[in-house]
Amino acid sequence: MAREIAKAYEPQQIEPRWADFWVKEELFKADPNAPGPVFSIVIPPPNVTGSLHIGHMLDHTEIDILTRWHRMRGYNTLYLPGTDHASISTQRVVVKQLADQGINYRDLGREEFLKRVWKWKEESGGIITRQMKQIGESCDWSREKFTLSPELSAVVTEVFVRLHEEGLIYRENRLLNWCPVCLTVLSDLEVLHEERQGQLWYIKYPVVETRDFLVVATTRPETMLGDTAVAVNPEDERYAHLVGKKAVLPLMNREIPIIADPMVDREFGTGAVKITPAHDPNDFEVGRRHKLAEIDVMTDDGKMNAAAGAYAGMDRFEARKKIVEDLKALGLLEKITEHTIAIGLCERSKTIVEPRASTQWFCRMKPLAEPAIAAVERGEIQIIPDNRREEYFNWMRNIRDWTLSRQLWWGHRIPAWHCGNCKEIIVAREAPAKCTKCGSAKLEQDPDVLDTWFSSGLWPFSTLGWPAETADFTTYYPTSLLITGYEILFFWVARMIMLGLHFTGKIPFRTVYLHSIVRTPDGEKMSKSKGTGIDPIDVNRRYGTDAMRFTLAVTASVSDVIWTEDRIQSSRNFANKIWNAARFLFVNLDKFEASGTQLEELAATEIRAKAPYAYQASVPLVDQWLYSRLAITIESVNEALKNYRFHEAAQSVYQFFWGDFCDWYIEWVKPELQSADRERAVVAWRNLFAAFDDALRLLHPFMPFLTEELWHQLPQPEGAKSIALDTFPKPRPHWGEAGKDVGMMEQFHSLQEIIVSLRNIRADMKLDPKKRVAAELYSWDQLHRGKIERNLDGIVRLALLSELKISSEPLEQAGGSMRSTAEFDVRIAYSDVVDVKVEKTRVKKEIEGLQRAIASKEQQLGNEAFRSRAPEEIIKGMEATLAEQRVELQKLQDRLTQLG
RNA sequence: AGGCCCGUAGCUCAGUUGGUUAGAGCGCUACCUUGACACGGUAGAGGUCUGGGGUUCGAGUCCCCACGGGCCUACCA
Repeated sequence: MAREIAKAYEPQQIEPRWADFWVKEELFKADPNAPGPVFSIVIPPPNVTGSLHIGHMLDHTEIDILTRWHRMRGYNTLYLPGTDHASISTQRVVVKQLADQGINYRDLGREEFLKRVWKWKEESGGIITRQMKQIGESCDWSREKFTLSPELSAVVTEVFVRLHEEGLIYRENRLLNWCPVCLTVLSDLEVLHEERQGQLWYIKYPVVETRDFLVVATTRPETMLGDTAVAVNPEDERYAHLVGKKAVLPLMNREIPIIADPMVDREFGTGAVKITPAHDPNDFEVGRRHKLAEIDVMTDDGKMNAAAGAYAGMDRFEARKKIVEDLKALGLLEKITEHTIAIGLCERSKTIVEPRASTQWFCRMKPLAEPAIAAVERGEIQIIPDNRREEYFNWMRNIRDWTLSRQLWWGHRIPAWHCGNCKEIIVAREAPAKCTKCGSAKLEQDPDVLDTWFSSGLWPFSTLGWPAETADFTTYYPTSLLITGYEILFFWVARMIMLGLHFTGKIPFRTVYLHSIVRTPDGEKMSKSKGTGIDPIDVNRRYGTDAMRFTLAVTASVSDVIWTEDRIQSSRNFANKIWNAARFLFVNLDKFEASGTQLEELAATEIRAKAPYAYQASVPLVDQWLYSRLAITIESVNEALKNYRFHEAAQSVYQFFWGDFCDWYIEWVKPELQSADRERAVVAWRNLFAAFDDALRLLHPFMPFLTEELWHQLPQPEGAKSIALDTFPKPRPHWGEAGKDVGMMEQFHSLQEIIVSLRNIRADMKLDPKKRVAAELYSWDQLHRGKIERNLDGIVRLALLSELKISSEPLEQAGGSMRSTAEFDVRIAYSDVVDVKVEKTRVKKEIEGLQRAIASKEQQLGNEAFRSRAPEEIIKGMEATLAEQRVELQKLQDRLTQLG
C-alpha cells in the first residue's frame, strides 16, 4: 500500500489549479441515456459575474458541491458552460485607453476596435481570462466558445425578429439615461441611484415687457441653456397673470413662453419650473404636451455643445460653475439653498448619467411578464429563498419597457436596416438586398448592438439547439436548477423566465437558488473596477483550493457575509487536521502490519459496508457511538444539501470529523489498534477505516482535492476510479434498532462526562499535566458501574489516571476535589488540597446556574396551563432533566457545606 | 417615497415549523515541544439575543412601535 502520504506535509500542495474544479470532464458530462434523473445546472455567462470575483466563485462552488453530490448519488449533471459576450465595462476601458492616446474609437472602425477589445481582455488578467489561460489545452473551451458563436447569434436574431413581428419590439424617441463615459444609453436597471447633498439654485428670469421676475429653482443650472419654457401650476393664483406671457432666458437672451401645466408642484421651490425638454424626463413630457422645442446642449461625452452658446466646449460641471458665477454677476441669482438630490450613476463607470432624448429600440414587457409572474405564483418555478420571490413579484408587476439598443460596437448588432432613400426600417433575419418599400439598394444596418442581457436571457434554450427540436433541447429543457447571486435576479433570471416561456412555452428551470454575496471588510460589494475584490488565485495559493471552497460553503447562508481571512485559516486548519488524521491511520497501519497480520482485505467494498464490526459478539461501545454519530451526520448532510443549506452541511461534516472522529474516536481506539489481541485489533482497524472512508465521502463535495487524494491512498477495491464517481453515504436506518442509537450515544456521552470531569479537576488543582493520579468514582446504578468497568482502560488513559476505583458507596467528602452529575460523583484525592476559596466560588456559581434552570422548570411544570397544553414529550423531557438537576444541586450544596 | 433584509460573545457569523441552562470559528486566559496534528491538545472566561410593548402555558424565534445599519426599486425641478 502506498504510504507516501505520511511523508509529505503540505495539504495545499496536492491541490490542483483553481480552474480545474469546473472542468472535471467526468463530472460534468451528462449522458442522456444514463439511468436516474438528470440535473442540469445553468451557469451564468461569465460576463455576468466577471466583475465579481466572489459572487462568481460562490456560483461555481455551490454548483460543484451539488454536482459532486448528485453524481455520487448516481445522478447525472449537465453543466452548461458560459459564454462571454459583449460587456459594456470592457468596452469602456478600451474606449478610455484609446482616448488617452488621443484616439477616438469611432475613427478606428468597428473591426479594429473589436480587435483591441480582445487584446485587452487577454492582457488584462481578468479572472475569466486567467482561467482560460490556465486551463489552456486541457480544455476545449477555446476563445470562440467564449464569444457569441454563429449558432447563438442566429438565435438572437431569430428571437429579435419574432418579437418584432409580434409587435413587441418598437422604436421610439424618448428621454433616456445616457452615460457620457460609456457613450451609450442605459436601461433603468443599469442606473444606480444615490442620494447626495446638493444645492438648489433660485434663478430670476425677467418677464418680457414688465419689470417682474419669475424665480425658478433648479438643481442643475447648466441645463437652463436648453430651456424652452417656464411652467407654473394652472391653479396657482400667484402666477395666473403671467401665463401666456414670455420670459427672457438669462445668458442666452432667448424669449421663452410661460406656460401652465399640472405637473408643477406649487409647494416645491417657488412654484415655477424651468422647462428643459431635452434634459429632464418630466420636462420632456411637458415639452411634448406643449409642443416645445427640444434643445440638447450637450455632446455625447458630457460637454456643452454649440447650442450652449458661450459655454460650448466646457465640461458640464465646469459650465455649471461658470453659469452660476455669471448669473451672480448679473444679479439674477436670488439665493442658494441646500438640498438632497437623487442622482443616477452609471452602474459600470459610476459617472453621473445624463438624461437625453434619443431614438432607441424597446421591448414591451407587460405581455411577457404576465405568464412569468403566473409561473412563479403557481409554483412551477420555485425561488429560494422565499423572500426573493416577493422581490421578483414586486419588480415584475411594475415592469417597464426594456431599452434594448446600445450605442456600442461589441455585441450582437441589431438585425434592422435603414433605407437611405425612404427612411424605411426593415427588420429581417438576413440583410435585405433592397428596400421593401421603395426598392432602393441604399441600405445600412442599424449601428447599434443589443443589450448584453438580451442574449443572456436566451441562454437556457439558445445553447441547446433551439429552435430545432434537438435531443439536447428535449432532454435538458427545462433544466432543474439555476444557481446565481441574488443581485442579478432582474437582470438575468427574470428575463430568462420571460423569454423562455414566450418562445418555448415552457419554464426554463424549476428551481432558482439565489445565494448571498461576499463583501469587503467595509461592507462593499467586491468589484474588479473598484479594485476591492480579493484575488482567488492568490488566496488559493496561500491556503489551498479546498480551504477556499470549504470557507465559501460554510459562508453561503442567506445573508451577505464580510470576507475575513479568519475563516479561510480555520478551513485550512481543518484540511490539515484531516490530513493528519489520515497520516495517523497509515503510520499505525504500517506498524500493525509489520507485526504480522496483513489487512489487504480492507480494500474490499463489503468490508466497509458491513461496518461496524463486533468484537466478542458485540460492537464496542465506542464504535456504536461513532457509527451513530456518523449516521446522524450523513442524514443531516444529505438533508441540508437537498435544501441548499450548504453552510449546515459543511458545518456538520466539520463537527463530526474534528469533534467526534479526531478528538474522541481516534484517541479512544489508539491502544486497540496495537492490541496484543489480534482479533480486537482487526476489528478496530476495520471500523476505523470504514468510518474514515465514509467521512471522506461526506466531505468530498466540500474539499474535493484533499479527499480525492486521501481516498486513493486508502486501500481501495480493484478498479476504483475516483471518489467523485463512487457513492455518497446515503441516509440509512441507523444500524441498531430504531431508537436504540440515542441510548448508545447517551451511554458513551456519560463516559465522556466522566473524563471531562476528571480533566476538569486536574486543571483546577493545577496538577502536573503529565502525572498520573488515582481517582475514585461512585455511582448508585449497577448497570452504569458495569459499563464504566468495561471501559475502564479508555477512561483511565484519557483522564491520565493511575487507577480509577469504582465504588457502590457514596464517596467521603473529605480531601481532594470532586465533581458530580446526577449519575456519578468523581473525586481525585491529592495532598495539595484545592484552594478552598476558588473552589467555593466555582461551586456557588454552578449552584446559581442550576437554581435558575430548576426554578424556571418548576414554574412551568407547576403551571396547569402548561401541563395541559404542552406536548407530552416536552413535559416528560423536562421532568427528567429536572430530577437530574435536583440531584446535582443537592450534591453541590452538600459540597459547599463541606467546604465550610 | 415604496419594498426587502439585518441588529445574537471583543470580531465574523449560525440558530429549519415558538419548547428543557443560546452555538461555532477567530481572538482572549491558564497549562502542555504527549510519536497524527502547535495549522495542535486540555481546561476556561465571555451574551439580560438593539430598546419598548403585545400574543402565548412558553419568544432569540411570531405581531406592533422606536432606534441603528444595509440592499433593491422609484422621472419630483
